[in-house]
Amino acid sequence: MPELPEVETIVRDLAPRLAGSRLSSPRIHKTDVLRGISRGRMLRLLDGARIRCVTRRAKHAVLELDSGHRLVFQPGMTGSLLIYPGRLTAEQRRYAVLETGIGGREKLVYRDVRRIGTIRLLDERGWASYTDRIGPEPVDPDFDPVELAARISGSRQAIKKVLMDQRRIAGVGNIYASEALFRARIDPSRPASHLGTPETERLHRALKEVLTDAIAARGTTVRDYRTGTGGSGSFQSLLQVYGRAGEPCVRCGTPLAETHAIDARQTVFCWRCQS
DNA sequence: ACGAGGTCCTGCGAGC
DNA sequence: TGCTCGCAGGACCTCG
Repeated sequence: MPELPEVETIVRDLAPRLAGSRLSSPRIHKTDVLRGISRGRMLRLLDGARIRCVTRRAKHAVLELDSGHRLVFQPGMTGSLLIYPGRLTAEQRRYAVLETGIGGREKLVYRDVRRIGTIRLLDERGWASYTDRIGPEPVDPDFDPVELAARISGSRQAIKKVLMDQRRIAGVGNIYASEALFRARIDPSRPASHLGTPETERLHRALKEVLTDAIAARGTTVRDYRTGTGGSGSFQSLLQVYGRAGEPCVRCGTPLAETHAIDARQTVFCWRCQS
């Protein structure tokens, strides 16, 4: 499920191959992923547009176009962005949501099985207001413990839910929130405002480390996530709690616990180490 | 202002 | 074996 490290991997894979390409004959097969724009208008604005560069913001892959527009993909649970060498096979076309020529015979395809993901096309102003509503990037060098404290201290919500709130911090989802809290030895259900300075500092370090490690591993493939080259990530073998309910804690051996009480999402944690 | 809960969407695994 | 049901989840919405 693409969170920050997965989208970062996709963008790093695609950026050198897409920069400078011109979009041709775009097609949109499913419209329910579009936000704030009709299929017809999006197709008109994409056809012939040139990609200036490809970047990441939070969990979004952003194609910046010469026109000043940005084509913004949010892969959600099951979305992927892939380049295919020529005509799509039936299997490649299955679940394709958007496809476009990018020069030569190559096709760029956004594929999404469950279509929880979204696609936007924003002009400069639209992008400015969109990105302003998203919190700071946790892998940015400027993101320090003071910044983290400022972003989370105002909420009495469970710290795990707060970490996943994109308005507060960008790019963190269920997997990396769970992993960071385990590394920092913090109970995921603790109210965010109750964290003291030492805990906030541990969480800050854990968050940076887990995201950096996951980027180095090219992300976590549990099921649908694919890198920009169609491969799998490898961080799933390094997960310490996510998806490991009932297995022994790597630190103390206690069977890992599972709850759905936070945000109705599965949360796995060690009740002994994280308290 | 904040928090809780429902909704979208489809594939898959559990259970009968 | 073949069916139904519920779950997975991020973001957004409504309601209290």
